[in-house]
Parts: sequence; structure tokens; C-alpha cells
Amino acid sequence: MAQAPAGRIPGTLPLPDRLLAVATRMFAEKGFESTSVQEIVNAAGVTKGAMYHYFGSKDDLLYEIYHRLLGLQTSRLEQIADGPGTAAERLRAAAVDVLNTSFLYLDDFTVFFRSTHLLSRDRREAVRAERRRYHERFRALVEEGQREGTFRTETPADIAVHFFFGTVHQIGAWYRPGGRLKTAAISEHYVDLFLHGLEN
Amino acid sequence: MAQAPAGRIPGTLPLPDRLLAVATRMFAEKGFESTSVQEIVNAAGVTKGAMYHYFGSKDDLLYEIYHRLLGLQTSRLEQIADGPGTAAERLRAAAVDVLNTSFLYLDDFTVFFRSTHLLSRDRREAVRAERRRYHERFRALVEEGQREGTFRTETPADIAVHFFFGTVHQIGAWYRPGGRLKTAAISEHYVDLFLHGLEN
Amino acid sequence: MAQAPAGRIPGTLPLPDRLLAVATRMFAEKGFESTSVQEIVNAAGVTKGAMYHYFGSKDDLLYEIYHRLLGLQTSRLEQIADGPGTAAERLRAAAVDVLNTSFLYLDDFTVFFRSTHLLSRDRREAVRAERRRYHERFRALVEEGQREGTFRTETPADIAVHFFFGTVHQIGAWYRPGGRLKTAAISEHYVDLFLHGLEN
Amino acid sequence: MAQAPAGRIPGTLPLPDRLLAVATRMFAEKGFESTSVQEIVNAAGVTKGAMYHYFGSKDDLLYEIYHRLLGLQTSRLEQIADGPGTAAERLRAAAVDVLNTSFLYLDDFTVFFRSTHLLSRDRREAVRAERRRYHERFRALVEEGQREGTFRTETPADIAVHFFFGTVHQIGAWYRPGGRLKTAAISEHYVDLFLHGLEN
DNA sequence: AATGAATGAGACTTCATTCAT
DNA sequence: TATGAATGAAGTCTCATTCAT
Repeated sequence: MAQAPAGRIPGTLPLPDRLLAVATRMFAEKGFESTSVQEIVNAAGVTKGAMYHYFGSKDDLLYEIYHRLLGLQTSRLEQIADGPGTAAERLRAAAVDVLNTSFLYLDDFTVFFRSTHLLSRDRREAVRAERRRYHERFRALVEEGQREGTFRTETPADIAVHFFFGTVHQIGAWYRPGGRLKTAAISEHYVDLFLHGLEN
Repeated sequence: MAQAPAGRIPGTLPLPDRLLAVATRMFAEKGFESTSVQEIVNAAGVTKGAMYHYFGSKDDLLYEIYHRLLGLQTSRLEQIADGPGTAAERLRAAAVDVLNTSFLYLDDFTVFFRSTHLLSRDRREAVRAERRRYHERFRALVEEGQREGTFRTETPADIAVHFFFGTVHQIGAWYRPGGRLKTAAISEHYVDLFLHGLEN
Repeated sequence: MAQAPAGRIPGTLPLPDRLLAVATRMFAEKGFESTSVQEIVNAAGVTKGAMYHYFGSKDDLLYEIYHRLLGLQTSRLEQIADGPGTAAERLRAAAVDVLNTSFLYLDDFTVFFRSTHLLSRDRREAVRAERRRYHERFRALVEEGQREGTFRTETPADIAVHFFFGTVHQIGAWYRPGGRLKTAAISEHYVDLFLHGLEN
Repeated sequence: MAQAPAGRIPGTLPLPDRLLAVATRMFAEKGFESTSVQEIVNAAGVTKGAMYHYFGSKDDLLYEIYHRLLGLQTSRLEQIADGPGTAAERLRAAAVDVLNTSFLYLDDFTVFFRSTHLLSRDRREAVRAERRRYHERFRALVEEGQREGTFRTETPADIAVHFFFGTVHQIGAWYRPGGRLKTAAISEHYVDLFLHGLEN
């Protein structure tokens, strides 16, 4: 994530990053297929040739957004999951973190969960594989907590993970800045609901 | 939902329904914008003229999918919510029902939550208003349960509803038929997690 | 060859044929790659959409030109080669015929022998296979004449065929209508040179 | 012809020659218009700036290939045609030589006879004028032989020259290295056919 | 002598939609 | 009720060329 995660896109960013930032914003607003390459480069203040100098195709832009986001997510999760504390503590920290990150990079997430199906077969597989790794690290935390006796064992761990990520990924579908609740508060409520549902 | 909810699309369906069924399947598979009208009519075994005889535009197909789905959902919810039983009982029944319906009409839901942003402004508003009504009826159940003392009051009811629907709407993103768990089992686990998270 | 073989292209031709006729003319004049689809449809008085209604791609136009020409050539050759007369007589008749046809469909031939390499791999193979059949039928005539004792046997028959077709295919590279010699005269001279070179 | 006439292109060639050699190979393989400047410079291991340092345009590459080839051909022909021997002897020598040269510089010839029409008007004229001079020197040999009484006079000399060069120029269209016959043998057969056809 | 980012024009193609039949 | 030829606008992408370094 080289570009600023939200708000104005500084004109000083290197062109590839500026293009990605602009594209992310527009894809989130209007959808990938309703955003033309022309609109993106206009917004970035360059020509199409410049974009195709850095990105092989419009799909590449989408993939690169995914790739950066997945890299960010994965590294944050691993840092937390491999850190100190009980499984429950680490799971809570990870869950809060993924929610906060989701709010911070709301456009990126919105694009991600709305447009994966538009990627080419190969890339879709690549993204899915990265996602799976992420999912599994998270699931391991749940299973750890189940072995510790903190979490109920009736619910299969991977169902619980689907359950939680499912709702995290939908945040962009309803959350609008400026609402009654701050994002941090929403994160807390979500994590409470999730962990409460999981605990004995 | 005039068309068969899943599997083979009978050639005996009235043409408008057959077109909707085919379109739903294809939009779910490849996305709305990557599916051409030509492909839809080919798959339905008719020509474009026939489609434009029944639907004013490609957007109309999408809208009609939404419309039918929302009608179905709303009527089911109202029947359950206005029925007998404690708030908690009715909430559980409604939650199970929406999950089962989601599995049954998986394609329709997938299209719905992936393509709303592609509708025209007007129709998007219309859909959103219908959704809101649905959401609010569900929230009323949660609030009822909170007043009853069954559910925790720390979590705002509408956050809880977003939480639950969020994950329901993502089911199409990960669920694939033929997995280890039956859909009914998944529904139960999801509802358990949700209600457990909500209860005192 | 549905279109008129030379001169003005009647506006009454069915659109696919008119497009082919126009394309043939322009490819011969400026080359396949220097002729844009836009120029073709302008010259045919229609829009690009109309062209893509009948031809899947610009390459298809090229292939169709080839295909029709090969069909024409092959059927003419077979009629002559399988007819009555000595091998030498039939070879002469076939040689005169292919030359006359070459002059008549000069544009088609010009395009053919200049642009085969621009076809996709598959289509190039298809064309080559059709050509080979044609070549072999012609070679059989030469061999027949060698067995009859009319033609010298020092020269391998397939070399003789390459020799003759080679020069036939180059006619478009130098012949311009309105020169000193009529096309029929040129044909006779060419056939004389060829048969004289072949005979004992 | 500064570059090696066939096979591997030595990396030790001066850059302009290496670029020409690479371009010739690629133009012969894929056609002038289907070969991008980027591909040429990649294959030559340099960047576009380097190419544009030596050649003003992509067209210049093509012209330079023509120019070198024509220079080579012309000087060889003149040396032979102005040498000792009867007209028939010199014509045979010249014919054998042009065939051998064609095999040696097969790529160059292939490009030449496939892409002349892609040159700018001016350059096309220049090339054509050079070709004409070449053609005429050859024709003079034929006429000399006709006056000597060796060659038949029924066939106009310039038709005979078109006839011969036509087939020479098509060699690249069918000959593939590694065939049954060596190139020298093919040359002999071709010259035999030609001279036999011409002689009384 | 050489780089490589950037341009700008134009290429091929797709597609929702219309309309005469 | 249905066809399918034709439109027109827009889309993605390519590429020869330039220019500051």
C-alpha cells in the first residue's frame, strides 16, 4: 500500500502508485467495469500510454490492488498471531486489527470483495491461494482457543472464520463515514459479538 | 421467484422466467458486465428481439432479479416475525430461514450483493429502500429481545443486524456445493454463533 | 468468388460479399495491415458493427478471401486435370487456365501471396493444406507427362511445379493493366516458356 | 550486407548491423507490421533510444534492408554480365548466381518481396527504379542471346525476365532448409528449366 | 552513445439497442 | 410474438516516436 490509504491522493506520489490510488477510489465508487481506463488516467492527469507503460492491462491494476492489500493483511496478522498472549487475546487483537484495517482501506476492501470474479482465471487462483493462507492462520488461532477451553467446540473453526470474515468483508457495503458510531466503536462491537458467540 | 431456484433451468418455463433464470446463473458466474445480452439469449435459445420484447433493457433483468428476491425475502420475514413465540424464538427462526433461502437462491444473492452498484441511481435507491425496510423489521426483533432481557443491550441492535446480514450476504463468496457440511448444518452454526453472541 | 472479380464493386451485392470485394481491393492496394477496418467499412458504406455482424475479425476477411480463391482454383484444376487429352494437353490447359484466372482475380492473388504470413497459425495451416492438395494434383499431371515420355525426367516434378507456380504468383508484383501485351498473350508466353522448358 | 547472411546473429556485430540483422529475421518471420520496434530492440539486447540513434524510423530499417540487398545483387550481376563468354553462358552464370544469392539471403529476399508496398511512396519509387535497372541489365543478356540465335525470339525478352525473376522471388514462399534437395541442386534445376524454355 | 518514461493517435473489437419485417 | 441486420458509441490496448537526462 504505497498510496495514502484514504482521502486526497497526493500528486507527488510516483505515477504507478498514483494510478493505483486513483483506480482504487474509482473502482470502489463506480465498479471496475464501469470505470474506463480513460477516466482513470484523466483523474491521474496522465495519458493512457503512461498507464500501459506501468501496467500491462486494466486487470493488472485490479490485481495489484488485491496483491498489496493481501500483503498488508497477511503481515499484520502474522505479527499478531505469532506474538505473546493467550489464543483468545491474540484472536481478539487480530480481529480488531483486521476491522480497523478494513475501515482504513475501505475502498480497497470494497473493490476486493466485489470484483474478484472479474479477474482472469489464473489470477483468481493466485488471489484465492493467498486468501486461503490468511484464512488458515486465523483458523489456527480459533482452534488453539478451542483446545485451551476458552472457545466452544461445537462450531467448526473454519465455519467460525467464514462467519467472521464474511461480515468484515461486507462492511464496505453499508458503512458510510460520518455516521453515529466511530469506526473504532463498530470494530469493538463486532469483535464482542464474534468472541461472545465463540466463547463458552 | 418464478424460475426454479437452482440447478437445471427447465425449457418449459415461460420465456421471461427462463430469461431471468439464465441471466441470474450467468451474472453469478461471470458478473453482470461480463455477460452480454447475446450470451444470455443464446443460452436461453432465443434471439435478442425476444428478450427486448419482455425486458426494456439489460438493467431491467438485473432489477427484476433484485425485485423478486426482495419480495420473497420480505414476505418470508414478515410471516415469521409476526408469528407466535418469544422474540428470541422468532429471531432464530427468521435467521435460519434467511440462511436457508440464501443457500437455495445462491445465485440470486450472489448477483445481488455484487452488482447493486451497477444499477442506475433511481433503481439503486429503490432497492436500498426495500432493503432498509427489511433490515428494520429484523432489527425490531433484536430490540424486542433486548427489552425482553434475552439479548445483551451493550450492542446496538442495528450493528447486530449489520453484523448478521453481512456474513449471510457473503455466503456466496465462499460456499461451494458438495463440501463437508450440508447447508442446513452451516445455517445452524451461523445462527448459533449469532444468537450466542447476542445473548446474555 | 461471389463478388465481381474486377473493376467496380456493385452496390447491389449482399453486404458480406461487398465487404469482401472492397477489402480485397484495398488489401491489394495498400496491404492488409495498412488498411483499417474503418477504411473498409467506409468504402462499403456501412458501419463497423455491420462488418462484425458478418465477420468475426479482420483476419476472417483475409481468410475468407483465401478460402474462396482456393475453392475456385481447385475446382477449375480438377475439372481440367480429370478431363480428356494427353497429359501434356491437360497440363497446358491447366496452366493457361490458372494464368487467366490469376489475371482475372489479380487483387485476390496479390493479397494471397503477400499476406499469408499474417494469418493465425491455425488458419495458415489450413490454407497451406489446401494449397498442398492443389499443388499435388498439378504435380501428378507433370509426372504423368514424364511417364508418357513427353517431359524430361531430369527435373523433379515438384520442382517444376514450384517453378511454374512461383512465377504465376508473382504476376501481381509486376503486371499493370494497360500495358503493351494483353493478359492472354502473357499467359501464352508463360505457358510456352514453361512447357518448352519441360519438354524433351 | 554487413550482417551475417544467415543463421545466428553474432553479438559482436556493430549495433546498426546487428539491428538490421535482427530486424530482417523478424520481418521475414512475422511480417514488417506485426513486428514492433520494441521486439526488435529486445531481440538485439538494446533499448529503443539506441535504435533511434542509428535509424530515423522503423521504415528506415526496411529501406536499408532493401538498399543493401539491391546493391549486392546489382554489383554481382554487372560483374558477371560484363565478363567474358557467350550471352548464353553469361546468362546461365547470372541466373545461377541470383538463385544462390537468393538462398543465401533468404530472409532479406522474403522481406523484400512481401513488404515493398509498405514503403513510403518516395522510397518505393527509388527501390523500383533500382530494380528496373537490374531487370534491364538482365534483359539485355536475353536479347543478346536472341540476336546470337541461341534463344527463341517468339518470347519477348522482358516477359522472359519477368518469368524467371518471378519464380526466383517466390523461393522464400516454399523453400525450407533441410529438405530433400540442396539449394545448389534446386538452383540448377531452375536454371535448366529457364534456359531450356528459352532455347531453340 | 544510450536510457526509458511519456505521448498521442489510431487500431481492433464489443455491445446494448433499434427497427423493418 | 419474434427475427436478425445494422448502428453508434465506447472500450481496451498498441505502438512509433520524442525528449529530458
